[in-house]
Amino acid sequence: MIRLLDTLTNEPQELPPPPYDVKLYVCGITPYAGSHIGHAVPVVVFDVLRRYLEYRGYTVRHVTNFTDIDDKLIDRALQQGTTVKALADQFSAQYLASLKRLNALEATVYPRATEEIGGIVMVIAGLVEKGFAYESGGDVYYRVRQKADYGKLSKRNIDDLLSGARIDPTELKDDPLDFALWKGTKPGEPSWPSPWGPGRPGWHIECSAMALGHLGEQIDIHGGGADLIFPHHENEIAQSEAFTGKAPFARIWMHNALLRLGAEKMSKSVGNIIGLDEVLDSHGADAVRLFILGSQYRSPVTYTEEALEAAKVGAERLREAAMATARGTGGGAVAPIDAEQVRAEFTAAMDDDLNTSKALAVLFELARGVNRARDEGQNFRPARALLRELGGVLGLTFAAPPAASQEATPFVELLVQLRTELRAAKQWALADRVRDGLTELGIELKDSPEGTTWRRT
RNA sequence: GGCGCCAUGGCCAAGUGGUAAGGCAGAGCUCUGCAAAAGCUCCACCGCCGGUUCGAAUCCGACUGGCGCCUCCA
Repeated sequence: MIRLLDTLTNEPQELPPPPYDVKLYVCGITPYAGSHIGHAVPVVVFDVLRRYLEYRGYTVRHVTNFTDIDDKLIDRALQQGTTVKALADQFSAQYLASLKRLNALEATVYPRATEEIGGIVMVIAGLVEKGFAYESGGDVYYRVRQKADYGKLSKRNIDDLLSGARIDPTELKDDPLDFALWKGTKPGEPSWPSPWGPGRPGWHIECSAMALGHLGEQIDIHGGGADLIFPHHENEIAQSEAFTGKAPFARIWMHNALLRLGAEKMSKSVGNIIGLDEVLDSHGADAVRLFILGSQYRSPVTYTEEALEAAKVGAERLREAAMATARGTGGGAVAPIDAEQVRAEFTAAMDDDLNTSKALAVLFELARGVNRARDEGQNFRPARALLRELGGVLGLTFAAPPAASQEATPFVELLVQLRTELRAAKQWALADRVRDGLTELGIELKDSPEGTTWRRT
């Protein structure tokens, strides 16, 4: 039984047994800038969740949104002399391309706020009608004090929030804590018609409307980064449950810890970001996944070059085993690896709130089993197949790490060929000079009965 | 100030009552013409103090150190 820790109740929750169609909503991004390595965390975590659910027999309806209209986009577009749409399209496409490189499964739907205005307006209108929201000067605000349970997700008390000095009281709001569902248009901003005049949606409402529209009034899992717990998800619960009159809005709330860089979290506002594509270029998808999955998703991971490098070497180790080929015939007895036992260990780890760290330990031990079986001339293919199967659940590609440059390839191959001939002639000293020279240039050679292979290090 | 989290070997990281998974790095050995890869072996008593218990990294309390949210943020 899969148990996932729910942020709201702070207790493990379970899903109905399969066959069951899991309704999963994962908060996406506001596409106003390029992605950094921190964005890869929820992507990988929820991709693994999805792959694991499917592995266990569930079907998953997965929705991830793009909030393609908001203050940052408007500011950035103005600043760059472009349109909000052009900017949002550019970074949305870039984000999706990065997801693909990360080997993340595509969501069932990627709704965009600007294409869901009708649904958003409908939800806002419903909230106004029920007295949970009010129009004021062309804006519409959600009345936070209307429902007593506001703050339940983030464990906040309304009056404690009030004492926080950083809340900016707006004269248009009845209460300083009320938040905007709809913002009346200002000159030069994109706007859409509404019963309250032209304007655009506020930040939180689009997710409620999209979850409602694409998944229904009550969903199974709602996920995102821990930084979204307040105010975003708190407000989403409030709106959604007020609108539908049904609770819980989500059966399970899952939040991944934020990636840190040195002492601080990695964040655009702090400015300490490392581009996602750059890391993918230099280390490859499996290394990024191993880096992220090396710790449980609720524990914060700290980005360091050393940790990424360690993950890269580890990925290479798994790849070597997953791609292992026989030495000699490899036709001996089947390796004594109990596939059911290994699967059981892997599954037990994953069932326990996605303990990917422990699941990876199972994979590494399995990799050792594959290698040992091969070294001993046993039939290691079933074990190798199992490694590929379980690695696939974690979204590993087992692909060769990226090569920095292809230009040198013909020259390297010429040298490798030359060395092969020298070795055939037992010209060891000369052969070694070639290999040592290549090693210094970052080319590692590997001799085997089938010939010499090489790779960049 | 409010809410919450964390502290395990050189680095990363599992483990929440019965005596420390795994990865990276390091040492030795095997294999290899030499290497690489791989295999084998070795490498921790769990921030500090006190308490509960037959027994604690694991429960309780205090302390120290670090972090997150409360404001846009994955």
